[in-house]
Amino acid sequence: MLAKAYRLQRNSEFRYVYARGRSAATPLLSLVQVKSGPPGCLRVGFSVSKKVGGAVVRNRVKRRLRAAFRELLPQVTPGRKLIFVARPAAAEADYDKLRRDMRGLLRRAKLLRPGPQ
RNA sequence: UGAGCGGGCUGGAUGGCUGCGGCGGCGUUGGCCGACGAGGAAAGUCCGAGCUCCAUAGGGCAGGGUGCCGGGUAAUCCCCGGUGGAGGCGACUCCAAGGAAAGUGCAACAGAAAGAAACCGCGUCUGCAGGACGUAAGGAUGGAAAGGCGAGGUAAGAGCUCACCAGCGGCCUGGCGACUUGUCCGCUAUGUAAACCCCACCUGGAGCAAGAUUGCGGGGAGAGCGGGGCGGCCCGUCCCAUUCCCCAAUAAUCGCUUGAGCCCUCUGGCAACAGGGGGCCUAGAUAGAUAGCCAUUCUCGACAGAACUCGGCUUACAGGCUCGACUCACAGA
RNA sequence: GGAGAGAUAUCGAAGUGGUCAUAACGGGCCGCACUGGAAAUGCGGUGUACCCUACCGGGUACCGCGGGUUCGAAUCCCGCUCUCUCCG
Repeated sequence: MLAKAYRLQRNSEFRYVYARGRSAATPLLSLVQVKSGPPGCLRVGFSVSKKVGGAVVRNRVKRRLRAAFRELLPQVTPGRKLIFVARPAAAEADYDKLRRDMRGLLRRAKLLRPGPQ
């Protein structure tokens, strides 16, 4: 999991990112991101709608996404607010697939700095 | 041995590293340690309550709900025990099961006629291509045709009379009661109340996004015999008048978890349940906590995630365990 | 989390106990007419599944799904499924 400091906390923050952000997508996920806040600050949120599945499925997807992001966190450029939106196919995907897609999206957004794997 | 019936329980396990949530303790900016951390349905939101605000929630009407009887409960449309009906060889299961003799409506098509019926037929009279009267035994229609069947009776017929049977009402017997027994008396009334309705009982409205407190901001009305609240109407009643009303996806804190609670046991009761004694504290988030990786193991894991809290109902569910002085069939003693 | 509304043909919809869905009415689509060609207009047709039939054609079922009440249900009652709206 992620510490609270790294999470988007308010509905208003989510709305800000959706309004101002730029998006990219894979079949499993889409990423909306915007440059915001002080340089060292990094905030991320996860959105899983009812189209993905029931409460149990949505909780599982969200937990996997948070775990994957925690693994990638040291490599991510700070100074951004990010939202990962799960698409319906994410319900069937395992942890490795979700992490691979997340890494790909971050690289396309040029937010992944080279570092130790 | 096989096939069933009715309950009850369970819903992968163990360990390591890295993490999450609130709580407690220690530190006192950042941390460290500790125990705890989703369900039997957490679901649907179908009932009933607590709680909060609207008046300390009051009367009438309307509207809504319930509907065999008795009991249980904080309460219920729930539960238990009985009555009646339906199904099953049986254990047992299922049933919105008051009133159609208070009144009204509806019953398409067909049929003469759908409730106090005359089309054909049958009989009598008239004296005739027909008409009048009587008649519900027969035909035909329909889901349903005026209780069934036999005998007497008659012009022909008819509960008109009688026997048996069926139903309804009364009386008697038993039962707190639903209801029931009867060799008694009277009657023959169509169906529909998940049509209006009648009867009995219950029912004010909204919902934790309720609501309370604190703080920031915006807009409007203003000397009004009126305005506002009690979201159907009337009554009744309360509040306001130098303040009142409205808007805001503005924020924080509270509401927020100890409760008709759970476990064991005794007593009363057929039971639901009640009472006494002892023990226990068991999520409380607010973009919303259980995850990631690894190892071992088994029968390879169903439906599924708390959001104010309880009691029920309904629906979903892989498999496993268990109880019964439960049933049937076959075989043996 | 809470409160409410709806589901009828390809689409929008009417029908609220019979005869009666001729699935009305409107849009769309197809064909014909008009035109040099089109638009507009007019006329006709147009649901799905199963069954019968050599052909023409005909029958039955389907009003989101499953039960119930009733002689009879798209309509009344109960239980599900899905969709949409509102409440800070």
